[in-house]
Amino acid sequence: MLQHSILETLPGPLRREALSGLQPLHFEHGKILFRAGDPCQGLPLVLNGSVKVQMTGLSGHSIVLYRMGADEICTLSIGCLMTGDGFRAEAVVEDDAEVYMVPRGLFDRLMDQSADFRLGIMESYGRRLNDLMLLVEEVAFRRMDERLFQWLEARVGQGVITITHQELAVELGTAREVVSRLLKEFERKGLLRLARGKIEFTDSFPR
Amino acid sequence: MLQHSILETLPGPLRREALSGLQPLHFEHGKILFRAGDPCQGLPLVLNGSVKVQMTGLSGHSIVLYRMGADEICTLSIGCLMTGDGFRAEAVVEDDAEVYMVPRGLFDRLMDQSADFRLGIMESYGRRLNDLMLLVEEVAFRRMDERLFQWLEARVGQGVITITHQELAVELGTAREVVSRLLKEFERKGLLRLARGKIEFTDSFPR
DNA sequence: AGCCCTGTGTGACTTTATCACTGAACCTTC
DNA sequence: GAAGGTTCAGTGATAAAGTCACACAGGGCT
Repeated sequence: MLQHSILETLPGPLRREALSGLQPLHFEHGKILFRAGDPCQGLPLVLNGSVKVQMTGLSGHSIVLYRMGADEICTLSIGCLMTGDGFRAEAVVEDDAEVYMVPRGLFDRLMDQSADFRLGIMESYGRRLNDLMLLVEEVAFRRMDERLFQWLEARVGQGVITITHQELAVELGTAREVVSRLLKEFERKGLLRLARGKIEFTDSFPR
Repeated sequence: MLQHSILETLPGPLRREALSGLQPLHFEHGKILFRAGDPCQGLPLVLNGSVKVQMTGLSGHSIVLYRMGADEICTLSIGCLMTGDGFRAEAVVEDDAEVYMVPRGLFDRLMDQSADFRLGIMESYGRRLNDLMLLVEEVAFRRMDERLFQWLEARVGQGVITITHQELAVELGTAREVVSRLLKEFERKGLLRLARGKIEFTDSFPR
């Protein structure tokens, strides 16, 4: 059954009320949950799949800020929900996802009625803030070759990755050419094999 | 009288209860409110003055993440307060500040009892998240000379700024040498005059 | 004066970003 | 399956930013 742990903690009657007002929305790969400037429809609770949140700067460059997986909350939406301001970022579905959209009224009621719900929201906020702080540090001070290597390392289990250099540049917040050159370097060292839109790890890639 | 707008919204009895449990703490310039790794004592409500929050990366470099002024809330503390994890960042007082420290119990009670308090907390969280998102964009994509120029521009009213190049480098998340060279460049263009620990704007600095 | 500490200036070099362009891989459409 | 268009990838040249190493200046102290 579709569930989200922040709803599990609700006392029976409140949970029934919440669930009766929610139906899971299905989003396919590539679908945009929201764009920069969009007003906020409600608080998304991600049930499964994967959604990445990225923003585009004045310069026209984009960078991935963080991703949300199963059982996570799109905390970024709360601010917009409260103030009515539009989003600064956009959310793109990576792996097909199912999402509950908690409307403002229900959100307020849950915040009012359940200490556990509040705790869940606060924890989620804390994690997000932490993610962003670490990202700032990484972008400001870490070398690009290390960051790219780590990104690859985290996905070495998949054997072959399907991604373009441009998309990878957005992941890291750099330019496509930089990614191309670094990947070529890794290929020369025998760590991976490159093909159009694909990266294949060799056996000599450390794991 | 010392006050913070998030407490103003509380209904009379709750406000009296809150204020009776709080006394303003005075922090002087240079005092550290908390360090990386410290456990969280409570939620700081900044009544006046100015506090900067900065973090130090693995590389040993530091960067200022954001600042808090009068009537702001150190939202970063909430995550630590909830999870019991230590801070990732440190908070340094710039202008002498007075601060209420809201302990965990009182915070929980206010969250439980007041929708306005919750709203204030959520808005503060939203602002912080926005600040950090903009910072990521800035660090990732903006040129250092522009960023330094903007930083100076925001302080042109002061006439003379007392700051070392090293401190300015931490503001922008770059290296001291980069700041030195860029400032020298500005000086050559006649925008400012440099002295040990000081930057003086000339009349040709645009304002 | 002599010494020390902190802050600044700068050359040499590496890494990253930007610009401009080439060619390869894939997708249509006929 | 050849022709033409589109998306991806590779690469040289150059500029910006970060790193390393070191010289020297300003100001405080003995």
